[in-house]
Amino acid sequence: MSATLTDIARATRTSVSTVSRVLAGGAVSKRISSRTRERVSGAARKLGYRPNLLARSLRTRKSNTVALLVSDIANPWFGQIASLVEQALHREGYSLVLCNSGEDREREREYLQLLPQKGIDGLIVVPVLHSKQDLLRHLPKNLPLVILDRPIPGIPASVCSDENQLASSLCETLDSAGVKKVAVVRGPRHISTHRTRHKLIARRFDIVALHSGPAQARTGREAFIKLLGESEDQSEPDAIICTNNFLGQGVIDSIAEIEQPPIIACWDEVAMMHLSTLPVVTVVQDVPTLAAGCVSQLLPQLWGEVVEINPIVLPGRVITNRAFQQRSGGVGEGESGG
Amino acid sequence: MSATLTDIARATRTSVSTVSRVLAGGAVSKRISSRTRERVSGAARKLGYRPNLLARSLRTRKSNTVALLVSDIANPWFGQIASLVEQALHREGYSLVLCNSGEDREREREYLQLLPQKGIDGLIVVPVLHSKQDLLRHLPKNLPLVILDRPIPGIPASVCSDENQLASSLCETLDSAGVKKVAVVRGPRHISTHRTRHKLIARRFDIVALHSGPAQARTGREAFIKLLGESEDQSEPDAIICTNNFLGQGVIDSIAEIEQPPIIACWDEVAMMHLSTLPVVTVVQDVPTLAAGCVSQLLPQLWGEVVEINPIVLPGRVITNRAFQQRSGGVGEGESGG
DNA sequence: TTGTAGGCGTTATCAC
DNA sequence: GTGATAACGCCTACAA
Repeated sequence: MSATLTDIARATRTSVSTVSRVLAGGAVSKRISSRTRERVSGAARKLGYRPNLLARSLRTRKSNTVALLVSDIANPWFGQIASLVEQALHREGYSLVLCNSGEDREREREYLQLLPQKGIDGLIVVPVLHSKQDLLRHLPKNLPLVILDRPIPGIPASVCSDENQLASSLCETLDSAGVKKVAVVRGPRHISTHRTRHKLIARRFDIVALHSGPAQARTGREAFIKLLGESEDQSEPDAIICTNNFLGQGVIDSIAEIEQPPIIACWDEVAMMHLSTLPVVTVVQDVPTLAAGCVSQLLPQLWGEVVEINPIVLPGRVITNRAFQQRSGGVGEGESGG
Repeated sequence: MSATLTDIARATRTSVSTVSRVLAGGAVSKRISSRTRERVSGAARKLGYRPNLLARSLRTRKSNTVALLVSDIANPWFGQIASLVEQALHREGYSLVLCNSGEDREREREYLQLLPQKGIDGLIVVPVLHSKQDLLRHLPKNLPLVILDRPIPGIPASVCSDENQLASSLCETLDSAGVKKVAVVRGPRHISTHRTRHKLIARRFDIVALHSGPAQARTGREAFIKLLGESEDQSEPDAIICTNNFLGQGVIDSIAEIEQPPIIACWDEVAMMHLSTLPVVTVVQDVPTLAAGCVSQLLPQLWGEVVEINPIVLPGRVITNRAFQQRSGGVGEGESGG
């Protein structure tokens, strides 16, 4: 279809080597007489030459491409991350391909196999699989790899938020608002994030109700309905804690009007929470720094530098809305650092 | 690194062609004696053979990969689309790579060049560039192509919402709520969506104020502040119309408490709008059908079928929240079809 | 049923 | 300075 080196060589009565050297640019091209150099690059332009990157990568074993495999691209949180990672890598001359496992182990395995076969130089992954072994099984031994958001024991190149700190901050805020009994709405058992958060909540509060399901708004709505049915006066929760923003959104959506609504607490940004008349408190992660962290851990690996790589673990911060501040008696105005 | 056909051939004392045939599976592999077949596939398994897809694609000129180039992956709308497209293509045996131009013409051009060079079989693009010529300039002549969301004159394979219908539905709803004068908050001039929507609004209402900027919440906030400053009593708008959800979100965010707030109207889903005490009306697109449409237009092209392809243009529907319904006197309860 | 050989478009190593 | 020539790993006629 497109013109090849051979075409240009024929057109200029030179050889593919010469053409290749000219088009390579830089030092190598300087060693070619400026006359033929111009003839060649002229012909290349005229024929609309585009290098075949498959052939090049096959030969050089480099693609200047990094893959980001996320667990759910429909979640705006990952969209933000992806956007930032893309920009950062672009500045370094790499292009990014984004793939989506949809929280499906099997799809993740497929991409884990497929991507290296397609010749990527490095991989950033938000894993659905938990174990180092499961993950690495499908990957070439030396592929530069960074784990994002869901650290895996034994893999040092990873970037995530400090779940302990996030949970503590959130729980402390709830504590000082007088919360004792809570209901928990959590995502699936097989996602470590949700497991961890649930566990950390359990350490601090009396869990009087629990609902779990896919980490989507639907689950939040179901949870609230179920809660209503179950609630007996003596065990009514002071707060409903959700292990991510989708769940929180669902719960908030369902609450029409209650005389004394519980506090809604959750992880990650909730759109327009400060408009809500419900008391809402969230603990948010530092997305830009997470994205930058990924890239900073990946680049040295790509460059073949042998530097020691340690996990990056970032603090988050608590955000409350006005209704919450009023409820909790002015403690933790607006944003309280973590 | 990984084992190759040659390695397996050596290990089994056969030739690469035999190995290739066995591993190809299907009809070709049946023509190999079951004895060598098992020897070969056994060795392949033992050596952990993974076909080099670069080499294969170079040879076969097929990659079973489709690219989706979106204009802003940080926008959840595109995340949803991407997720649905990915699933649909996966069912058909294609894998999807997602790239992000970030609403940047130059980045779009780069990817438009790069992706075909990497050997994709087809491309779905949400273009930042407007003209057919600009777009096709960088693409191989026969690359299967579908335009998503921002149709381009002269390219028949495209899927988008019916902007006229969306605008009409929205305007009619506003009309029957008694809206006469409006303020408009719109995205950048170079994005056709925003241009078109602005134009359609102008036909129906008296625009007393206008603000434009990047299609992000920030712009919505700026707009509201600017509006406050400018507003003189006699020219106060009855509604603020935003040309997408981010802008709308920004405006809503900024409005603390006003005695008689204007109606907020915008395109696309706004999170938790029905919690808001502000009157909000939106017109939303049919995302799943848009995604399915893309795929249905792409597949026949990938299969080399010569079918006539016509643009797919989908209706949207209006959604209002309770505050809006009260304001407009019970007209258009909940969702009114379009 | 199986092997040999050529080529996909590059880059890299020799020679001249 | 420039040109053959050999890979990279795979597929596929064409032979045998």
